[in-house]
Amino acid sequence: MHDPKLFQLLTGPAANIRHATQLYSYLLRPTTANHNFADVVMRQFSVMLGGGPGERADYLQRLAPILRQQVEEQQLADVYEKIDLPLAPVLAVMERVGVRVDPEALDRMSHAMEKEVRRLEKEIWKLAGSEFNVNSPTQLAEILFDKLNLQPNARRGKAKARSTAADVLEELSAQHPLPAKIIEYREISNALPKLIHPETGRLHTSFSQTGTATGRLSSSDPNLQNIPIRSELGREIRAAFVAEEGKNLLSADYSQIELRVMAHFSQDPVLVEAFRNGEDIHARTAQEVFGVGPLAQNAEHRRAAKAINFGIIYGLSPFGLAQQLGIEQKEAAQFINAYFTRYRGVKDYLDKILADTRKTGVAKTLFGRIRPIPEINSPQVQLRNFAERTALNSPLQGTAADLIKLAMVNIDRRLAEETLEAKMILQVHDELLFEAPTKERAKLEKLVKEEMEGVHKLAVPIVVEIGVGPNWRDLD
DNA sequence: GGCGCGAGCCAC
DNA sequence: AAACGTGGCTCGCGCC
Ligand SMILES: Nc1nc2c(ncn2[C@H]2C[C@H](O)[C@@H](COP(=O)(O)OP(=O)(O)OP(=O)(O)O)O2)c(=O)[nH]1
Ligand SMILES: [Mn+2]
Ligand SMILES: [Mn+2]
Repeated sequence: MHDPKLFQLLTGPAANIRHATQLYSYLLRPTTANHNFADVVMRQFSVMLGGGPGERADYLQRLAPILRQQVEEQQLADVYEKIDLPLAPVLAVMERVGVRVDPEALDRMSHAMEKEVRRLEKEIWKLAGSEFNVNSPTQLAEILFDKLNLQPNARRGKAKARSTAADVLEELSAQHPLPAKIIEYREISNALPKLIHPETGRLHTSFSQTGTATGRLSSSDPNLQNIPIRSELGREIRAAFVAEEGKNLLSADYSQIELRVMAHFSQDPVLVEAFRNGEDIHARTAQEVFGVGPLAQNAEHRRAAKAINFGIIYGLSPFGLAQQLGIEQKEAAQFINAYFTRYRGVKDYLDKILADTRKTGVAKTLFGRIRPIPEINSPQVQLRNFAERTALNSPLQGTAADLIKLAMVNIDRRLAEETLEAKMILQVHDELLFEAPTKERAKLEKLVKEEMEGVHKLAVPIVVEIGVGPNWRDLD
């Protein structure tokens, strides 16, 4: 067959699948956008598929052994057999089960927020001195930079000279009250729930298993991997994702996952020791950058520190860090220096990754998943720089993806074996969301923690944080 | 009505 | 000169 998830959705469980050519194709070329049967056939045989079922079957017969051999040659058979293929039916079931939403709550919010957006729009028009489409960056730029003659900081590149992005508006708000209103307008209009709720009261996403270059999943129609969590307003939307009566939502999220993978790969003694001692690197960075101790830190501090930690290990420049923190480039450069002085092994590892990837042209995860990065040897500076940062990120992001996929397969099996009613309903890159009868809480918590933390032994402990509650916002 | 693109912004 | 990575969605805009 070609697409095992689709097969499961249409036909139900199938035992003994050998060839899933869609997954073969993806494992061989994860950076290719399309893995439709017709596209794969086109790439392999340079023919347009006519559409007849006989022709399809015929090409499938020819295609499968060819791709299979390539998969074996590239040592991808293990990832295929142990991770991606068994995951497909698990994803199909998750899609079919869906997640319950509270339609009234969403409607209430929609109405209230639309009203507020209308009010802000009028205010904005008044401050601007004319009516215009606030949603149009082009029109907004004319108002800000031509009509009101506001001056953006000169240090921006010329390509984005007339950007109206939030951080620019923030700077401009010193000169005029309008930019702040725009920010507020966008905050609300962005949070406006656009989720359509069906009669069943459950929302069904579609997980793509072949949609990312690193091995992560993606979610669409609707995307349930980017439900707001940062702003108070956005969190209202998250609260509309609820458990059925008599049930709980249980969320299990890996702690500092890619940093732990980094510790494993790099063997950096400071990082390894930190994790063995149960330390929180995100909190530590928050402490250093914002000068707030762990107890005084809020979610925003830690979130910002997260972006700094991952930014630095994935090639963030002094320019970028200065931008993120609103500090001088010199100070940012010193911070990055100090960072790699402390985690010297991380720096060495990153250098080695670059050298390796230049040699092989391929990034590889712990489990052998590959991502070709030929641009790393490009003579074009910009292309090469991008490729280098990609090479730094892919093995870590990809390994984290492999770990949770494997855990999902194992959890799915155990839920069946131990006949729990609990259902796995969402995956958000390093988080799994379950819906389960309140009675199953303790059992499920133990099972999930065991399987996620024990999925594979690393040089540092893998830790999972679990939250349980009536909706996706209020968990403890 | 739909496609493709860039800007902007949500999440991990 | 460029200047963390991985995604998807909405919108405006130009176009067919
Ligand atoms: N490059 C990059 N990767 C990120 C960023 N945010 C999240 N990630 C990746 C790395 C994280 O380990 C992984 C999971 O995200 P989480 O929000 O769960 O953060 P993390 O697990 O590191 O910390 P946690 O202990 O769960 O709060 O996704 C980012 O801003 N840049
Ligand atoms: Mn996490
Ligand atoms: Mn997470």
